Amino acid sequence: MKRPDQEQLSRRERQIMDIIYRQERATTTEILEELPEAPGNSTVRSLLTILERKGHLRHEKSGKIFVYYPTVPRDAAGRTALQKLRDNFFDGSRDLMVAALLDLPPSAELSTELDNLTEKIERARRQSVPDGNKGRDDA
Amino acid sequence: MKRPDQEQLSRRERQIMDIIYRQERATTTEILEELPEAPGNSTVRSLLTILERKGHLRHEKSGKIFVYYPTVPRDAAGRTALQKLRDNFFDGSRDLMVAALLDLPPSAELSTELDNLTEKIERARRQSVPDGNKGRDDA
DNA sequence: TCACATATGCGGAATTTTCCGCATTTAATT
DNA sequence: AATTAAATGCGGAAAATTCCGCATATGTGA
Repeated sequence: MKRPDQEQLSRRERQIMDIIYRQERATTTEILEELPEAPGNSTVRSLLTILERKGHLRHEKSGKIFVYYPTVPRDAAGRTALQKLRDNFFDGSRDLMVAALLDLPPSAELSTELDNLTEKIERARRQSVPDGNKGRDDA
Repeated sequence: MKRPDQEQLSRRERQIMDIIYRQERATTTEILEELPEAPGNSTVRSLLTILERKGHLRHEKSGKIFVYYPTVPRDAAGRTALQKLRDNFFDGSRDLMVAALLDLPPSAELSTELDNLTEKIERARRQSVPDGNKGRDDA
């Protein structure tokens, strides 16, 4: 089993992986349409083949066309990306990162969402203070 | 004014930018030490010069050595990266993203952090419940 | 079934990235 | 001031990426 190394992706490869993760799965044509400064059709297929050989993608046939999907599932990849972002831009602090996240324009989100979030935090709080003896506790 | 286009970075360029954002500023030697499969010293300097020409970096002299720093400040770059991650892996939902974030191993974080977080959410809630209208209020 | 339209496989060329050696400059040290 | 150690500037070669055209395969509809 190969372990796809995100760090090694070339520019085009990365652009393609981004598209595929955004859509979960995609065909050559779909990718072609999403690619910035789109190259020719053959070019995209070349890249896809390369990505498959390197172990980043797989494909299955749907009729006579190929549908590509990532070998590393979306949530796992997202987790990894999250950690990297945290380490690079937020000094490894979840807190700083969440704060920045909440400062982003809310796009089309509802207050319900924030309620769910509060709940989530409740749970996280209980969970991350398991024995209370590690390190120091604040009052 | 050039606007550095993150999407265009080559692999090495990206690796270097990552290091510089992680450290805020860095010298040739520091970068050399952090780079995976480190190349020669001249190579790193070449890349740095290129990044500077492309408008991603600037440098200033400290003694006789150059110290490089990003033209786009860390928080702005972090914000952009955050959005991209959100769109690619979390269907554009802040909620999903924060949830995933809170599921990450807590490393060395304290409950204080979660308290601050709760506060932050309070504020976010007030701000992002614009009844039925656009969520945009500017000063 | 046969022709047609569309998708894939292949091989190699153009471009970009990646890399380094050597000459020159700089600043501290003796 | 001369010496020296270490940093920068430059030019170009090696390697990887990026790209595409043409040939072949595949599924569809008449």
